[in-house]
Amino acid sequence: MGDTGQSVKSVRNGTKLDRRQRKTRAAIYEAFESLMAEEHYSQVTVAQIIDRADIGRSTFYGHFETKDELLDDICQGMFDHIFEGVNERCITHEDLETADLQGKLAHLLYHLRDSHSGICGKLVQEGEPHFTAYFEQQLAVLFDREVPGMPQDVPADLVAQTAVAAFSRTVCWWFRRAEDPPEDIARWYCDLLG
Amino acid sequence: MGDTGQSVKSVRNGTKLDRRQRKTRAAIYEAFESLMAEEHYSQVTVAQIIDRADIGRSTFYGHFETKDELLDDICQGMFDHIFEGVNERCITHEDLETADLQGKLAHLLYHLRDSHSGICGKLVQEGEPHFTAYFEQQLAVLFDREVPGMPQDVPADLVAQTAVAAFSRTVCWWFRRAEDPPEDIARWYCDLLG
DNA sequence: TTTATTACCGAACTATGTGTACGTTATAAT
DNA sequence: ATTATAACGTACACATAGTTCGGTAATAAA
Repeated sequence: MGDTGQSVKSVRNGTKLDRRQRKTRAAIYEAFESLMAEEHYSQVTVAQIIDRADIGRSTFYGHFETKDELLDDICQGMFDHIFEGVNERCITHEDLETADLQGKLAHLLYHLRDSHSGICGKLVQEGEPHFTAYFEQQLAVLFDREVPGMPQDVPADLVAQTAVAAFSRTVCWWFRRAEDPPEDIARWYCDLLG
Repeated sequence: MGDTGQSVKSVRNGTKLDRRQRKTRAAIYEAFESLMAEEHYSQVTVAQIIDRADIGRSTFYGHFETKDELLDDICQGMFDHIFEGVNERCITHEDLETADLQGKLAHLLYHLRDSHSGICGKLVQEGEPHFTAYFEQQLAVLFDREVPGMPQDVPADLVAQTAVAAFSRTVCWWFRRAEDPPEDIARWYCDLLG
């Protein structure tokens, strides 16, 4: 809370970062991701991050107020990138109109598997709240456009919620085996929807 | 870990509890549930429980090693009771054979809503791991017997997982509105399955 | 190259929460 | 009444989070 006059501003203002800041942030990201490869998010401590990134304690807190904020930041960057890709692909394939949901999901699955050293796998299995929130929020947008073809007298948002939850769980199931090609997963999921 | 010689044994051995122990446990349960009505599980501290239950610190740790173990204990008792009821009902309605899943789920929903001051609502919305684990494990058993009628070339356990996740999310959605009668929820969910 | 800025360092400090140790007191079982 | 043991409560050891602040050094701008 107490601003000591050295907190890093211009983080998400268009301003370009000082080279030192970029290096620090990179070190933090890398340390965090390497730690996530070893243990659960909830077990990773700020002390570990600082230690592995080899930065001073106050430096970390100058960049992020909490560990959760760091995750938020990473998730935001990651999902911006991932869903941007999905949406681009969506536009180029405009011709196919319907039933392309499957293709988009497959594309999405590739990104989820390969982004940031695969930390998504850990996070989705832990059911980590920040990650889940971002993930499902983005999914909801995607599903809203695509409208999986099964509306009845059931409330629309319930349909959306369950579709998202089912996909989220499908991804979780997939990461535990981690062998099946994304296309299979996407197809199975779409079959599952009805 | 260190046994100081005063930890309460006979917790889940058939042995009957000392009256003092029963009073202590009751106080802990009540304090915990009342705290859960006010904030999230993750924010409830042992200190708060002790304070509200008006017991000594070491007394709490004599009964439970951690806060999580307390929740485990409560979940176990709760689900034993809830699913016992559901299964009883299952037996008496043996005649209906199929399609009675909906009835059972409605029954289950009544219990979830009314048990233990409705702490299930909080826990399912938080996605609290211990609770979720118990809940979905029990659901999996229920769904395994009932086999929601939609197996294709999709792996069976994926079908089960998504069905459970979708139900779990449906319950979560329900608790946020908390007005619809359980029967509606059960019907919608079954419609959603295909 | 000089200068003003500012990020980084790092140790000490506050704050909160967990879990243990142990001597004393109250209560239940016999 | 005697005995066993649960509860009390203070004090302690420890882990982690987050802050403060003076000194140092890298950086960008002139």
